[in-house]
Amino acid sequence: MAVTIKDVAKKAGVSISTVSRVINKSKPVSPEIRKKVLEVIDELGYRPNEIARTLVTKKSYLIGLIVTDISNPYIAEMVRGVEEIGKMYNYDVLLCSTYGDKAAEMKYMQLLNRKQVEGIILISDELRGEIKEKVKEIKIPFVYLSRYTYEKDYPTVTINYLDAAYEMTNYLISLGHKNIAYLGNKGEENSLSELMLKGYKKAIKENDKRSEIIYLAKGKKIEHGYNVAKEILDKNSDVTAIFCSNDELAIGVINYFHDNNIKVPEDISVTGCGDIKIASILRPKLTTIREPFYDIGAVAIRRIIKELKGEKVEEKDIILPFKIEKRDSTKKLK
Amino acid sequence: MAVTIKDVAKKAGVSISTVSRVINKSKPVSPEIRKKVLEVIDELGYRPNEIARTLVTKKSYLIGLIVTDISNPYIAEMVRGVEEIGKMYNYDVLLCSTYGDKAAEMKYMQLLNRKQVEGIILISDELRGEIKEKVKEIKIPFVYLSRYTYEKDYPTVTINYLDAAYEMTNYLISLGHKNIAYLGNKGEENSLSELMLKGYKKAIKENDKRSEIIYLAKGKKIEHGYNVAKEILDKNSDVTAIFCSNDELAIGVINYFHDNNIKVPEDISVTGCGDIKIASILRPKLTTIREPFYDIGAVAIRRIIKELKGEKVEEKDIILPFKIEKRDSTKKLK
DNA sequence: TTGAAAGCGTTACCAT
DNA sequence: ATGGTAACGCTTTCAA
Repeated sequence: MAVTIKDVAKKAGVSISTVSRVINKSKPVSPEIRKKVLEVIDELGYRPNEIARTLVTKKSYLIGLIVTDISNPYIAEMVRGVEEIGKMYNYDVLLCSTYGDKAAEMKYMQLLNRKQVEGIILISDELRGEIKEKVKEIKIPFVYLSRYTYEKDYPTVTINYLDAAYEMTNYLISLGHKNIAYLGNKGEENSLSELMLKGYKKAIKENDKRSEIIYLAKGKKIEHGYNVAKEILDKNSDVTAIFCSNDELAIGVINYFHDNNIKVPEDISVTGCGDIKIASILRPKLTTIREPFYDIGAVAIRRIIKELKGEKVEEKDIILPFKIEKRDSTKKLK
Repeated sequence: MAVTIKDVAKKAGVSISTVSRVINKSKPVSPEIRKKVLEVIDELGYRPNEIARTLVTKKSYLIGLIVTDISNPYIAEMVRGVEEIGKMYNYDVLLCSTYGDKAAEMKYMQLLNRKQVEGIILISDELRGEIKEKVKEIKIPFVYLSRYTYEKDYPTVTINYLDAAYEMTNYLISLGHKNIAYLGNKGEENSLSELMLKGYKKAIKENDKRSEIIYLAKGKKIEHGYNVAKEILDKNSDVTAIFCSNDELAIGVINYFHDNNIKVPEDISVTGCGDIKIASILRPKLTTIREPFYDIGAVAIRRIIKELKGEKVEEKDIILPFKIEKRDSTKKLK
């Protein structure tokens, strides 16, 4: 059995109240007694039981973090943001990964609630109605984070994807590309890919020498980009640049080209969105839109902690800046 | 204020003991009362407070997981293993990342202990004496996981790196390579790179037409591989294959070659160790030793849970199988 | 400045 | 089968 506050109190010859006061500095304690208690604590190796503390104070210093998959690099970066900033405020992270299992998402919402977490951050591709209701029901601070869906009814942290796509398309135009294809995802509702499409269209429209070329991949992963690349090439042999709605798609496209002796960027330029870690590891280094994943996580938990402290909290959506990273997968056309 | 067991008891007109019995199925309750209680629970939306439960049962169903960096792909995979298997046994994961801060490691050991976690898994590059002592002091199940250091005094899960290196070297030999270089890390104590070096040497020695060529990188990351690649080439222009002690090093080497117009595998073969996710995404796809990171995490937590249940637990070290993944960064010599 | 005691939300033991 | 109550380890209020 571990050492408790009682053991300390007894050995120090004081009441447990006094011991509590010295460890919490909650009320004045005379120097001698304080010293004595500290000595005993040290001697016994006493460590307060946080569970017992939480029970009375209602503060668990725990933030629930539900994610789809921690091995997804952009999620890992967000998690890092959450964790590092959380730790600065003494908050710890209870991690739950769903790996795409919708039922698990709900299960973890309840579980985290029972574990008395003080706030929940959900990183997933979609914010379902069921979850929204649960959020209302348990009424603890909540932030939703997604790279694929926008959500205006619940607090989130994001970048302006429309502007980003617009800028990226313009960058490609400035490079002299005429036939620029956009590769997005089959549009679910509220998909960010749709939003980016708008930005792309806007840029294309402002430039009457160009016309829209749109492709949709069947998913968001490398393999989906790989699979759709052939089609793009077959149908539009005069495409000189492809703007993909995320890095994974772009990497898939580039890999397909590599495997078929098409050189990037010599033969064709490819860009992505995200700037996940490998984007700058791959050769050619990927030109892409930098999404500040770490900051997104950091700001999300910051918002929760603010709310917990009763501080005034930002309007629902927090928009962070992005940046066009110009690297080696794009080339100026003569 | 949330609904408590008392509220349920009162509304159902029974004692809290009875309510406790129905939610825990710990003792028989008459069907009618049971039904009534269930109804009230549903009506009130009652959810047991796990903190209170933990306080009395001493079971937090929490496993502490201390890692260096979650955005490190191999760690992310281990974490996934830990989490998924943990969840199967109702255990949740409390995540703490140190990002290389040694002091943080110790801080989290204590923190997790105070938070009443039932076991701790530490994934880091080194198991320091200070931590070892703490492990003894808090006496809860503990497993140490590392990809760089071997540790025989504390339970760990690993592969046989010596055998793996031996096999990989032999594979290179079978491909007809004569001058095979080994690229490892500056050997700290108990480094796995040293162990792999032994495997490499063993294979080379068994083959008298070959001699050892050994290089040491200044670190374990891509950049370190990149930086040392030039040196390898300058000093040994007749090297036709490089066996790197981890994938990151191999990727750095390949990137350096790419940037300097040396073709892999046409001009030189490169292999790694780990089989981190990007190893098969990169072009050329990396020939490497597959370390079962997911399984390592899974087995680690399984061991802890076994120990918690008082089941007989494996001898300290658990050795998992590896596999040589033959891909495109190696080529047969004529 | 200190101590006694109530209370946090449960489980589990002891009665009945 | 059910209820009453001590106990888990702590914080906090109330008295002294």
